[in-house]
Amino acid sequence: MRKINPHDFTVARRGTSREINRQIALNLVRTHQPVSRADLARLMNVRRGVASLLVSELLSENLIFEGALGESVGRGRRPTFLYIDSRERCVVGVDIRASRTYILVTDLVGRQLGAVSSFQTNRDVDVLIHELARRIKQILTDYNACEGVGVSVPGMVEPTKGRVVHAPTLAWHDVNLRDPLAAALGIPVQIENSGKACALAQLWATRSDVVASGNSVFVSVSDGVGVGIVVNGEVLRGRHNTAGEFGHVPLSIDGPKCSCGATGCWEAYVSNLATLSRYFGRDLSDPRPRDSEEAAFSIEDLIARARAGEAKALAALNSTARYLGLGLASIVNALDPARVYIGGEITTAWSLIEPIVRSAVRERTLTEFGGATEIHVVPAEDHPRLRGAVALVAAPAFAAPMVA
Amino acid sequence: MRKINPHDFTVARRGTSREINRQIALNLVRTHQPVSRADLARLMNVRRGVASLLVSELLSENLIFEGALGESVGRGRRPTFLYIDSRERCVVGVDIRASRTYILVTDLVGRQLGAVSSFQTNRDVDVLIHELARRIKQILTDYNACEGVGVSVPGMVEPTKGRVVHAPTLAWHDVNLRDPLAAALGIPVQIENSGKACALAQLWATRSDVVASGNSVFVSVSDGVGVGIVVNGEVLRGRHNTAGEFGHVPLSIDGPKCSCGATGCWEAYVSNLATLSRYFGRDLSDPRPRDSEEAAFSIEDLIARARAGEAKALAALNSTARYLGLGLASIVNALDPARVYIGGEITTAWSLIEPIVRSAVRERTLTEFGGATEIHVVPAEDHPRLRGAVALVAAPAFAAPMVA
DNA sequence: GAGTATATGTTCCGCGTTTAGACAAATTCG
DNA sequence: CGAATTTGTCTAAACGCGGAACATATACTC
Repeated sequence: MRKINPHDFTVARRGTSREINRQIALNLVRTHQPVSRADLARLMNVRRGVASLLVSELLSENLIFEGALGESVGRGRRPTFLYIDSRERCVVGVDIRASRTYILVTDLVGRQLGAVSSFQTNRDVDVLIHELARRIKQILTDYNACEGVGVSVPGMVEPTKGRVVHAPTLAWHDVNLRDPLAAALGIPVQIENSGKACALAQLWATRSDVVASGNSVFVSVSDGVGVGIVVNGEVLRGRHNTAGEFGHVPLSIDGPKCSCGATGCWEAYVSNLATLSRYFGRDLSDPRPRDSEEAAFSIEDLIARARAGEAKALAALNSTARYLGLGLASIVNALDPARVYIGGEITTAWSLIEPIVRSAVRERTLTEFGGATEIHVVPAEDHPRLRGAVALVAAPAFAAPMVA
Repeated sequence: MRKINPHDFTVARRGTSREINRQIALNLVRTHQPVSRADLARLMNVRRGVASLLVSELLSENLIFEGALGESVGRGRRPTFLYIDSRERCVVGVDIRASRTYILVTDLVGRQLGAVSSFQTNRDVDVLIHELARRIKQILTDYNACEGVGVSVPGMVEPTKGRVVHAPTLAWHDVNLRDPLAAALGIPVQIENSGKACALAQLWATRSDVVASGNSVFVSVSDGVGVGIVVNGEVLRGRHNTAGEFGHVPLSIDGPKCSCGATGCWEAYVSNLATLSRYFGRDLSDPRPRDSEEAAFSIEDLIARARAGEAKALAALNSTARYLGLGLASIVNALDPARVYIGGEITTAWSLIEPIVRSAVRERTLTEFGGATEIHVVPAEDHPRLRGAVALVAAPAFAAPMVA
């Protein structure tokens, strides 16, 4: 039961029905390909004539193409199979992180085309944009038309204005990232916060359609904790584009100091830095410089030691697992999502920590159902941030039209 | 950018455009009445002919009616004003609470018709349904056709099945409340969780249209803490109808024991019971029976003493205010709503506690914008739960059609 | 191999809805 | 009283779904 906003609505025009059905047909081709006109008509519960017209419109726009004839099951004319036309067109995804920046090229449905490349992130925006443009141009010489570039940024972003409002790890404040990059490339650019990009990636992943019905949440655990929320098949933005900051919901308001200035944030318990601090027996906010050994020691090293059976590493990891679960319980209680995705380096230790996470979730969730909420691990190889960045460009063509 | 769920979509039919525009027109009449056909055409940016047809359809369904002619501003024919037809039809709202049950009759747009009546809640469901039916029948003798009864229940509800899954304060488990009541009354009945009902009430309140655009959150502080979340003009349900349980998101996982079994829940810091416990210097979970004086002492009494300047009462209240703000900060960080509504007895002390709440919110919110999130107090006289219960019945006629 | 049954894809017409414009009715101003 | 203006209705055109007929293609049967 959705309320119509009487100050911002969309009237149905003569072509609105067609627009809606066209998008539905396009999405059905995407998820059910190979699929025939007759299949579409059955799926949509319309006559074949209507499906035929929708298809011919999509064909004329080169969004889909006719492939080989399918094998007829019984007798009768063989169907002509339809496919999303992802030939000849590509999308570039960029993931800017504090240390390195990653680039990936995919087709229109997000299928990986080349290898992921990366380079060291220069925190000077102008330099970074210049280098990014150079590398993307270089890569695109191997491909035909590029539909656009999507960029995932670790910080607060205003996608409509193309600005990075605040990215602490990069020391960026109110920077226009989109327009200079678009100008340098001559291709449209979209930018988005990395947590929301991850959520987008799962939402638009070709396989998972569970997510489009219920809500889902993506929790990304790395140096910080980023969260993206999907409600009704849409990423939750919030009034100021900051929705999803569950990382700074407290576990204990008297807990360890967090980078945000407050104390006891979830992030201060479960981020990689928090886990490492716990391992070294120091406070997260300890200002003393780490010695070179400590500084070079990464969360991957810690996980390796834990896997090798080192008690101290295992203990640090188990604590993180428990806190991770307690925080996930908050998300489950607050949003009751159909599914929670988890990404970040911690996922490589999932087999070690899963039982602890699960029992911690159950410990603080209100209902049995909540405690049993699906938790899906998204491995680093899936590159959720890059996939999400790609979705920024690739998804709008498949999105539902605005109506009512 | 909303994803179309390829396994659950709504195809546009021949009448879909009309359906959409009809609902838009109806909503415009609701919010802009008195309004003419020509006004509607201008507001909707369609021809007067279309507006005329939409209006005649709404007229034939008795959803709107033609009132007197309006005064023409300049020269030209005088417009015939249109109004929502709320004559002759009423809606009943019921608010079941642990101690008392309240009943309110309104017209179709939620305008109060009679006085609020109430009686003591009997926890035996059958007895309660019987008494409720008797009283509603009695009240309805004064009114014409009743469109339906909406019921707000303090607990977990499955609205589609009409069942109360779990209501701890009433000791109800998996009780069908809707069907027996509907059978006894011969009128359709809708039930909903009280937190979500409060959110609904604000969403559908005739005045506020801010809410329909951004997200909003209703926080109801009484014996427990209930939260209702509105996203995209729709109340967030979640996978198992339990979305919005921010009351059990922790402030400190080692904090006081909460009724839910966990420790340190926000509710255990800010509920009326928590405030009273703090005042009496006991633990919330203290099993010792209170003496009669303590048992009779309510939160209203405490607030009265605080207003009178009693230091102990003021201290208890101030602590609650601070914790209230800290928890609100979590909601702001998690959802970044355009507005937060607060209801419950605590609102009568708002002038005392507002500065403390506000500064606590700012203390833990990530951005300046977040810290400045609008907080609206909803006084008890507005009966948000009853209004929400009414909206359960009255709102569907105005809701946006399902599409795409 | 011819005929029949069946499935696919196209075409045509009916009908509902928006779009555009004309027209009558009502009202004010000169 | 006549011109200008606004409201509300009406008609024809354009567009899209709904339904059915038709051509095409394939497999099975006799």
